[in-house]
Parts: sequence; C-alpha cells; structure tokens
Amino acid sequence: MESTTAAEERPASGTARARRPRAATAERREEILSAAMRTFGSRGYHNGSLAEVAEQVGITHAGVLHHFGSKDRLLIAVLEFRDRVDVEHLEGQHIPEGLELFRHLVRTARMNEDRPGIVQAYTAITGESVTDGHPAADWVTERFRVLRESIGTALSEVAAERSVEVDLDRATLDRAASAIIGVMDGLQSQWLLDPEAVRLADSTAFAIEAIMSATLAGSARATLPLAQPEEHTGDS
Amino acid sequence: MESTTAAEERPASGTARARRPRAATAERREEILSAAMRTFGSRGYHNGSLAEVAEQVGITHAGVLHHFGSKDRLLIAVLEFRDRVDVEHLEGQHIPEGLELFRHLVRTARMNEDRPGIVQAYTAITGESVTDGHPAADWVTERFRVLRESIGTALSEVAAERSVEVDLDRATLDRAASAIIGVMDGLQSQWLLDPEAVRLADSTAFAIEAIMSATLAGSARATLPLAQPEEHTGDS
DNA sequence: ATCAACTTACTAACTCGTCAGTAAGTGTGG
DNA sequence: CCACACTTACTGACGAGTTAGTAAGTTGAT
Repeated sequence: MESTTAAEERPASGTARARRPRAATAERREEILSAAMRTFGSRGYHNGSLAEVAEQVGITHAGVLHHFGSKDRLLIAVLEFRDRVDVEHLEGQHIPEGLELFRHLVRTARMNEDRPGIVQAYTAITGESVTDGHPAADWVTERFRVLRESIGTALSEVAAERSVEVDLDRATLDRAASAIIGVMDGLQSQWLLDPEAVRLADSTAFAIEAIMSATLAGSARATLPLAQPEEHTGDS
Repeated sequence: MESTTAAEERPASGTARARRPRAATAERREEILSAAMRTFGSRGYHNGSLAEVAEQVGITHAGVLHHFGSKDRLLIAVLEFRDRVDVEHLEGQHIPEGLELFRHLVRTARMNEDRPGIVQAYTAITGESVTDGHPAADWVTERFRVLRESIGTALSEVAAERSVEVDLDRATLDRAASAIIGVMDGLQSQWLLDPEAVRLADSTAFAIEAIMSATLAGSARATLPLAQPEEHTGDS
C-alpha cells in the first residue's frame, strides 16, 4: 500500500495541485470490479482476459490497467472488494457468534442457490489458487485460516452454552471447523456442475448439523471404526 | 491398397490400411500422460503448456500433438488414464462395498497425505472445471455422479447390516453422499494451501463418521435447529 | 518399402503491459 | 472569476512474449 492522501509530496516551494480521483471514479472502479468478478467466474482467472473485463464497462483493456496497474492487482482488488461487500451486507458489521454463525452459514448457502455467478467465481478462484505461484493463494489461505478460527470459536461457544463437558481442544475444534468449511466448498463444486443432482442448502445444513453433533457428543467415542490415527505405512 | 499377404485386415471397403503402433509407443504415451498430470497439477490446465509437458519426456510439443491430437484430448486422456490406474491399483478391480468403501475412502485420504502432487492435480482440474465450456466438465460431473451413487448405495448397505429402521430414501442418501464427497474435496483444497494447519486424513475420517452417524441415526431428529427446509425469503 | 514417430519451421491468435497523446476535470494564484 | 497548472481518465498503437495447431520433411523399425 502506498501514498494516497498524505501531504508527503512537497518537493520545493512550488504548488501541489489537484491530486485526488474524480467524483465518478469510485463508481467506475466498482463497475470494473463487478465485471472482473463475472469474467473470472465464468472463464477463470488465467483464461479470463482484461479485454473481456474492459468490454463490459465500455473501455479498453488499457483503461482497466490504468485503474489497477496489473491483472494480478485487479484480482486482489476483486477479492478485497467482495470481502468488503459481504461484510457490509451483514447487518451489524461483524461476524455472528455462537450458534448464530452456523445459522448464518446455512442462510448463506440458501441464498447462494439464487446466485450461481458469485458461487462460480469463488469456486473457480479457490480451485485455481492451489496451483503454483497463484496470485490469489495468499488471500484464499488467509480466508480459510480466519474462517477456521471463527467457526472453531463459535463451536466452543455453543458447547459452553449447553454446558457440554467434552474437552474441546484447539485440534478438535480445527478438525471440525475445517470439515465444515470443506463441505461447504465441496458441495458448491458439485452443485455448479450438476444443480439438478445436488441440493446445495439442504446438504450444507445437514452436514453442518452432523459435524456439530459429532463434535459436541465427543468424537472419540464414535460408533464407527474408521479412524486409525496411529497408522503409518511407508510403501510406494 | 493391395495387401495380398495378410488376410486379417479388411474392415470395410477402402480406407483402412495396416495401421499399428510400434512396440514402445504405449509406454511413451504413458510417459506423456504422467508428465501432463504433473504439469496440469502444478500450473493448472489453461496455464500449463504442451511445451512443458513435452520437455519432461524429451520431445517437442508437436510430438505430443502427434499422439493426442489436441490439448483438450490430452486432458481427457489424462483423466481416463488416472481412472484406469486407480481402479487397477485396487486389488479386486472393483469398488469396495458397504462399510469397506468408507474405510477405503479414509485410507485414500491417508495415502494422499504423502502424494500432494496427485491431490493438486485433481483439485486444480476440478476447480477449473466449473468454468464455462471447460473440457473436463463432463468427466468431473460424471465422476461425482458415480461417486454419489456408490456412496449412497454403500450407506444403505451399512444401514441394512445394522438393521437400522430409519427410512433412507434416495434423497437422504444423496444428501449424505454429496456431503461426504464435498468434505473430502474441500479439505484437500485447504490442506494444499496450508498443510500445517489442516490434518487431511483425520478431518476426513472425522467428518465421514459424523455424516454416517447422523444419517443412520435419522437426521430428522437433529438436536440443532439449523435446517429450515421450507423457508423462502425473497429479499435483495 | 511403407508407415509410425518424430523434428523443424511456421502461422495466427492471444496475452499483458507500456507508451505517447488527448480531452476533460480540478484547484489555485492573481 | 478566470486563466493557468496540473491531474485524471482514458484511447490506440505497439511490443514482446506465449500459445495451440499445421504442414512438410526425416529417420528408423518392421
């Protein structure tokens, strides 16, 4: 992040003239960000071109670069913009706590059934981000990290509310939290590819409930002998 | 077109000559497929080039095109090749049934912790496949469909074994099956981006157990009031 | 001698990014 | 209040690079 406002530029006794964006610029930049979201969603980041983004707002690709400098920085800006919009849209300006967070997650899944475009953008970018040196990798990683922490904390709050006496250490909470995030993302992929075959919101709600139940019930006493945490095999 | 000696090749009138590949060709093609798997995994499909694939086996990109015709067909061949290898590697040539399937899924997750390359390839291709007109979309969609059916069937087998008297209709089984597939894929994304923070196999085992438990216990009597299947809100 | 399995050479299409130029907007000194 | 100084917000042209795909020629196995 660099200079935007500060009065640091005073090279000589001269006159520092107008140095601020115009009135309609913020709006125009948001148009570009929306267009970029559409393009990166439908074509992916690498395959989506600046020209296609530019065309949607009626300028050339050089005009887009004028605002964002490079394609990588445009992607980052898109992601940060979505973060801002998503948080603002939340009435209260903060992430819900406790059980309310899980209700929020299910509500979001239900809303997402009516906006496949946004789901597609998130899924495409997240999927691409696992490739080497992808510009969105840091953002996605951090997003996952924050989500894990929020969900883990919310889980322990729910446990406290219900005075469950299972010991919920960080490892257990993280395991459940990453599973919940995973199931949400994984269901989105399946749903995008085959909307008829997958009930996005219902499956999400079901899975979250299942994972919460298992966590609060104490997963160590599971009824199914699947996990063998100590096994290590070192073959090819 | 007068092959007087061999009376074995005469499929129809005219066009087909003696058209057989050489001995080492099958092997060479598999080298190319392995190289393509590596490249598509680390760079993604669109961003990975034929030249990089070719370089790994010591030929030029035109040589790769000689064998597979186009980049799209190479991708399809890679996916079909992995299918064949994965099934062959399974001792028995068929997918396990009943509880054994779930043990197999967890074992696979545990194995995958030692082969991030393959996980990366699957994750990258699956992620990219949700973009418009992607050549892998059909393959991924079909793979999900088959997996949902296998897992759903296995779930009902487990229920029958334990003589659970919950009614497990297709919708319920599909819901659980897609959740299990989702959590496996979603955990892989998180794990690839941050291997220190996510325990791939443990989280997978935990989530599968949780979802199985909830399904067999009858999800309708859940302890958490999250799912509101009839709610429809039409706000912005 | 024929054909698979290449290579070399090439094309046409795209890509992002840079640059110079320009019209229009903005703040300030006088 | 207005002309000048200066910036923003572009356009259009272009460069450098990369890409998949084609066409034609070469070599060596069978």
